[in-house]
Amino acid sequence: MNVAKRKPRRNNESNRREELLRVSAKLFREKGFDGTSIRDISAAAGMHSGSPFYHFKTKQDILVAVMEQGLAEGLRRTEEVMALALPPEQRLKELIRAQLGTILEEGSDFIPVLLYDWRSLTLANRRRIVALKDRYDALWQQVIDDLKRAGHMPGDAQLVRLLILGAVNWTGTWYRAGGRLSLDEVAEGCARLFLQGER
Amino acid sequence: MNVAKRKPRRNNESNRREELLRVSAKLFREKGFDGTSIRDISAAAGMHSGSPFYHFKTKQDILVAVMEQGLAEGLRRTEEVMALALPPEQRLKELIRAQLGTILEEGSDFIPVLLYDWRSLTLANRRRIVALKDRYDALWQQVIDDLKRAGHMPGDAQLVRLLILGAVNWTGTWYRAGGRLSLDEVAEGCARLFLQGER
DNA sequence: CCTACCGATCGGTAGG
DNA sequence: CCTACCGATCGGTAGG
Repeated sequence: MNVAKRKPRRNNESNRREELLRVSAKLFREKGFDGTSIRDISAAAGMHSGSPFYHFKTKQDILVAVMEQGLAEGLRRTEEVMALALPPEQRLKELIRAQLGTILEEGSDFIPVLLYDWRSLTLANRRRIVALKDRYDALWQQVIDDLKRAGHMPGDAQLVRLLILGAVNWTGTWYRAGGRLSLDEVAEGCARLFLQGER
Repeated sequence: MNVAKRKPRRNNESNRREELLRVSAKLFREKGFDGTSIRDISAAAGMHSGSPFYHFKTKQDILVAVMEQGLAEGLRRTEEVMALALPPEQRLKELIRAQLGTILEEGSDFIPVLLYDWRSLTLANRRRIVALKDRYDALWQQVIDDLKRAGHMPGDAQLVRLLILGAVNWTGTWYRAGGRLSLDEVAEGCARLFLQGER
C-alpha cells in the first residue's frame, strides 16, 4: 500500500519535531484543533499514524508547543521593534506591521493558532501560556501609554490596546495575500485610523 | 438508567427546534463546532442522542441554521439603527453599540458562532451565508463612506470598515460581563478612538 | 519511528 | 421523538 512516501531521512530528531509543529500549525489554522486528526498530522509530515506520539505525549501537547513557539517568535519580533529609537507614533506603526507579519506572512501559522484556537486549550495549559501572552500585551500597553501621555490617544488606555490589537488580529480572517492591499498598506491604514490627525 | 430527565412536554414542534438552535449556539460558541457532539446537544436540550436528526438532517445543517438566525437578528438590529435620523458620527457609535450587544449580551451566541466558527462551514454553505453577510457589511460601509465624504475618516474606506469591525468583533474574545467596563463604555471608547478629534 | 491494535466516541439511520 | 444500532474514525499504546 505504501501509505507514507518517505522523504529523505534526516538524522536529526529535532528536525522531525519541528516539522511536526510546522504542519500541525498549518492544519490547526486551516481546520481547527478539533477538526485536525493525528492522522492528518502524520500524513502531512510523512509519518505513520502512531509516530507523532514518539515526539509528543498527547495531541494537546502539540497544540501547546505550537502556541509557545508562536509566542516566542512574536515576542522576539516585538522586542526588536521596542529596541528601536522611535517616536511613539512611529513605534506603534512598526509594532502593527510586525504583528501583521506574524499573522499574515507565508508560513506564519503559529500565532493564528494561538489567536483562533484558544478555547481548545485545557485550563491548566491556558494558565501556562497566559504568562507569556501577558509579556506580549505589556509591550503594546507600554507604547499606547506613551502615546496617551503625549496626548495622542483618547480614552481608557487598556481598552485602546484591546481595540487596536483586535483590529490587527482580526485581519487573519479576511486578508488574502496578493489582494488589493499589501501588508505595508494595511499597517499604514491602521496607523492612520488610530492616530488620526497626528501625522 | 433514565438517561434524559424529561422537561414538561411542549406540543409545539418549532419550540423544540428553536431550543435546539439555542443550546447548539451556546455549545458551538464555548467548544467550537468540531468540539461539540450531537450527544452534547441532545443532552443540553433534554433529548436522546438520535433525536436532533428529527429536526435537522445533519449536524452541519444545525450550524448553518444557527448562523442564519444570528445574521437575521443582527441585520434586524443594524437596520433599526440605519433607520434613525442621525449624523454619521452618532450613527457609527450606535452601530457599534448594536454590534457589541449582538456579540456580548447574555444569550447572544449566534453571531459569535458565525464569527469564530466560519471555517467549519462547507464551501457550499459558505456561499449561501456570504450573501446575507454581504448585506450586513454593506450597511457598515454606507456609514463609513458617509463619514469619509464628510472628511471624518482617513484612508481606504473598505479597509477602515474591516478594521473597525475587527476591533468590535474581537471583543468577543476578551470582554466579560460584570467587568470593569460596560457595553456602553466600550462603544463610547470605540467611537472616540476611531473618530478622534471629531466630537 | 513503524506495526498492529484497542476501547471510546462519533455522526447518522431504520423502524416504530 | 425514542430505541437500538452501525460503520467509521478518533486519540493513544505496547512492543519492537
